[in-house]
Amino acid sequence: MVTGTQPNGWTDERVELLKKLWMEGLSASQIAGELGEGVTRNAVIGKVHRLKLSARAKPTNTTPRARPAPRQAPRRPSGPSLSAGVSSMAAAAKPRPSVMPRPQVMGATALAMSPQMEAELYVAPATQELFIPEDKRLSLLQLNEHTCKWPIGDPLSKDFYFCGQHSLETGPYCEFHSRRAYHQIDKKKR
DNA sequence: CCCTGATTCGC
DNA sequence: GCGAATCAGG
Repeated sequence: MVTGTQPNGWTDERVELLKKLWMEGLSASQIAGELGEGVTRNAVIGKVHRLKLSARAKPTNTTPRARPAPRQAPRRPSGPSLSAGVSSMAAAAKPRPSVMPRPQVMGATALAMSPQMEAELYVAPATQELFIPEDKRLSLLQLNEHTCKWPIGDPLSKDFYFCGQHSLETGPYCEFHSRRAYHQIDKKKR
C-alpha cells in the first residue's frame, strides 16, 4: 500500500487535527481517543504544550495557576520497595453518616460531548436508599475486609446495622456507598 | 471516585 | 521531541 502511516510520531496531519480539535474545545482525552488508540491524553497535552498552544479559550483570565511547587524530589520508582501490607482492621471506620439522602445527579462521566448536549435532568427519588434484608444486615462484629462498612440507621438504635454488601478492593464500602462517600463531597476548599 | 489540564524529567 | 508519571484543581 501507499500508506506509510506510522502509529506514532506526529505527522502534519495529526498535528493539524490536534490543533483543530484543541481549539474547538475538546478535552485532551477526547482528542487522544480521536487520534488513535496509541495516543494517550498525556501525549496530546505534551504536544499541545510543545506547540505553544494551551490557552485555548481563556478570555479575561490570567490563569492564576498555583505556583509550580519546587518539587524536584525523585518521582521515579528507583528505590527499594518499602515493606508494608499489614492491613489490620483497627477501629471501625466512621464515615459521615450525617447526611444520607442525596439527590445525586449522575451521567457526569459522559465522554463524547456534543455541542448540543442537552442534559436530561431528572429528579431522582430522594428516599432512594439501599434496602438490606435482615438476613443480610451485619453488626459491627460481623464486619470483615470484604463487607461494606457503611452504617445504616441510628448507631444508638437497636436496628442499627451495616450495609454488608461485598465491598470494593479500593475502599471499605460497596460500589453504591463508595460513591456516596466520595462523589459530591467535593466542596470548595477554603 | 471520576475527571480535567500543567508540569517535570527520564528517555 | 516525546510522553509517562506526577501534581493540582474541579
